[in-house]
Amino acid sequence: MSTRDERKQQTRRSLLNAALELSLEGKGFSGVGLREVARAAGVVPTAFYRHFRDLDELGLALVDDVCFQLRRLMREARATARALPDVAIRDSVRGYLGYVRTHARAFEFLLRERSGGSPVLREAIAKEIRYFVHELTTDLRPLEPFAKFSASDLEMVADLVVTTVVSLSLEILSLPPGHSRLEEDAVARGVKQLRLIFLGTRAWRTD
Amino acid sequence: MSTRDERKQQTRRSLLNAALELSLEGKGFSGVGLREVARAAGVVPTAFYRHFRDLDELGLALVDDVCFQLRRLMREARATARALPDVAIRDSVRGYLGYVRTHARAFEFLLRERSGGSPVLREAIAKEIRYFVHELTTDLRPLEPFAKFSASDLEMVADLVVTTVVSLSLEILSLPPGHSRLEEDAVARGVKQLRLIFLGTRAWRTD
DNA sequence: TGTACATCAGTGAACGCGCGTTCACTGATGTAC
DNA sequence: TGTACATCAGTGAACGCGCGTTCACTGATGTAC
Repeated sequence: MSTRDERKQQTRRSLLNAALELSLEGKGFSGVGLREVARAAGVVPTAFYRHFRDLDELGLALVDDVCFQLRRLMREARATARALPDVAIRDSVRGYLGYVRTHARAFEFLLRERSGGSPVLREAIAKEIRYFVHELTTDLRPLEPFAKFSASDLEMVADLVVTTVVSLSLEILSLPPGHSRLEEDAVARGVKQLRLIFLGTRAWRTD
Repeated sequence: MSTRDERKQQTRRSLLNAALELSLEGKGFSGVGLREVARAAGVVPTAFYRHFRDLDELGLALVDDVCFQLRRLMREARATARALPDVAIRDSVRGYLGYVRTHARAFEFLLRERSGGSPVLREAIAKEIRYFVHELTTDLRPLEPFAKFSASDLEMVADLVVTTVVSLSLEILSLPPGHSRLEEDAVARGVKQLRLIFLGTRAWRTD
């Protein structure tokens, strides 16, 4: 790649980062302005148009970026799960939440914009979550109690698990960092909830 | 109440309704402007200040209003539940969702602003949800499998139930009205999820 | 390798617009006598 | 009951500000010969 292209990509990244940062510290993504983003990226407002048609286009790029990272995490997590199939729920949850903490800004963005102001972003994020539910479906299928589950019952379980994990993630991210006691409590509760769900699946009679 | 006071209350209501409407059709509550609200309420911008110091104060009043209605629903629901303790999960969920549909705008507002732009509203709504979880705790306590539950395990269950119901409500509200097939599917899934949870509680061994 | 021209990321001035807030006001309603 | 004054919800003009977008531009990098 030529020098000029490299620099262009750097500016693009600055714009994306600035928009992410501003949408988290302020009123959400729909509250950030084009001039504001350009200013934070160290560039004149009109330079914005060399990269994105408007803020919605930048927002979609941001969702793509963040979800791309997230999908990679999921793939890795599944690989280790295949290698060590007996990892307990608690360890999986802790591993996942570690990732959430180290990519806190990305997750916070996704979870807040999920029901945020821009319908375009909302739909894009809803689609990603549906994708994760589907992935989880194929992960759960080979496990013990799910062989006898109908497809829709399996999806019902996957949806419940994702909802529970999303809710836990939101709570973890809303806690001020350093309050490890509160965080421990929330994690313990989430782990219990997942255990309860799996207890339920063992007693489930699919119709 | 005097004529003047009555008229003032009418204008106040117009401002609240206008803000609710605009925040739903646009970019969320933090995307609505003072002039916009005044215009939609049929009043000059400066008249706004006769009722609220700023938009945050109006937002809090809106949350209070909506939650007040919601609490009344809960109280009624509990009364009928005490009268007919054997109402099945399916009927409870249908009853609840009927209420959600008839108060769609209020619920949509609460659920969207729950992770919306204004930290003040977010905190107020989080507090309300915590209150509902607590109420549910005392409702569940006398039921069969929960006598042996520790306080924290019971709260864990109540939290899971509320999370599941909130998630179902969000999905129902995001469906275009009239798509009763999609809605039936979502309701059926939610009912199954709650059944699964209660199956889990019967197998639960509290520590 | 050196030169002449093309590309194009980023610049800076300018525009019209809606915003939140201030201020002095109006005139219907309320109150005291 | 009638009059004189007080209250105060809503008015309308004015302000300074940051916004998104347009336009012609600059000058470093890329390309063709």
